[in-house]
Amino acid sequence: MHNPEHRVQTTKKLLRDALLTLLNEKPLRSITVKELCARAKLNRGTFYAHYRDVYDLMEQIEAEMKVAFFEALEPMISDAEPLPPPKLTKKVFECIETNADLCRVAIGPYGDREFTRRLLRESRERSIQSCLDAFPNADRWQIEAYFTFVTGGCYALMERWIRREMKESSADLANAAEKIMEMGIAFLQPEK
Amino acid sequence: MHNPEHRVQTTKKLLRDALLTLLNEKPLRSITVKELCARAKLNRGTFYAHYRDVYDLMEQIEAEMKVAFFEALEPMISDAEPLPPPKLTKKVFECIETNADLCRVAIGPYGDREFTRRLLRESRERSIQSCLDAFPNADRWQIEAYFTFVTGGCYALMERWIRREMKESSADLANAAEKIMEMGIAFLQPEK
DNA sequence: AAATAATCCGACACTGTGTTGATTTATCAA
DNA sequence: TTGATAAATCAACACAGTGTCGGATTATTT
Repeated sequence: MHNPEHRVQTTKKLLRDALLTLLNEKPLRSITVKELCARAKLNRGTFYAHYRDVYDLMEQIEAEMKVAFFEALEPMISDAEPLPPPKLTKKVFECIETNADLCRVAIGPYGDREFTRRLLRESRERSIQSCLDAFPNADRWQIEAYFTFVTGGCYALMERWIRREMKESSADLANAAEKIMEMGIAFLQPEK
Repeated sequence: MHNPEHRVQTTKKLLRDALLTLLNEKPLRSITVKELCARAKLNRGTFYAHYRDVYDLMEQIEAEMKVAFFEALEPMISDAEPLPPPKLTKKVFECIETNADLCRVAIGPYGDREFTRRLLRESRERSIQSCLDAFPNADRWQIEAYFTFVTGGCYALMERWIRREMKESSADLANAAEKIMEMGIAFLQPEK
């Protein structure tokens, strides 16, 4: 029943865990392979049998998280009919809410910058496209500027939300984001 | 008239420039002191006379940039009339324009993610504070949400601008940012 | 021209790297 | 249980870069 692969998975997990605990004590740049193996109680040569260096190990950890995240997000964006932006905002914030732990890592200090950037880019381009379809005569530069601004704003809102332990509901956040997108500074006027 | 300090400033500048050019080729973590000094045509011992390691040098570069950044902003923030925040954006985008090389590195693939994040955070908190001072009765949550969104949006706009070789003037960008902040989606209506 | 201080230079011990070959240990299948 | 297979161990290696000397050289100021 057991597979020889099981053994290497065990040592990989040891290395992963050792790295994650070390990351609570010092930045990645000052973690050595030697130290990591001492913590994991593994031979240094064993490390090199699986990874090139500590950054390689870190990248693989991130890659695993990425897969899990996209798996969670996939059912939302692969719907037959593209969601209108307001709906999409709600869905995205809901998705963040249900995958809170993953997002916390992705956004954290050692998260992959390219990962969040790609997500952002995809939502931005999608919004730009649907807006261009709806208003073919509009100024392209303006549209691009607007959605660049707006998706960046949503991201910032989302990051703050996650950082602050998600006290509010995802609907609250989506609501605020939509209103700001729609009316700008007037969002702050009480008589809404 | 000349003072001995002039000499050390020259070598520091050589090291700064060498690091910035190297950052266009590889991430900070794989830049060695040896390589850096070869690029700067300086003796390795000279480097250690001024910095602890490459990260120390990078931190000092970032610190200088931060000082310059907020120096440019300070007169606007400390003005009697802190609002509307859009006034700030002109100064910010001008500051980016004059420090284009630094910004390009900071935002590029090998830039320090935490650096831009810290800058962003500080501008956000300052804006929130000055707005709270101006309108003590306003809803704190709404203000925080609005400025989080808006600073994130400006950052996204700025990043796109830099990525696209800064074809537009800083005034154009600041204008667009201001309008979006002020009126939201109405920014897209042609009859302005 | 003399004094001062920054830079250069060679050398040093040291730490971690990445790889090797031989050995031991764990896992699985017969 | 035993034998085959693959993974982990271990010691050893050359090698890169580090950080720090003391002393020579160079540039700047007075």
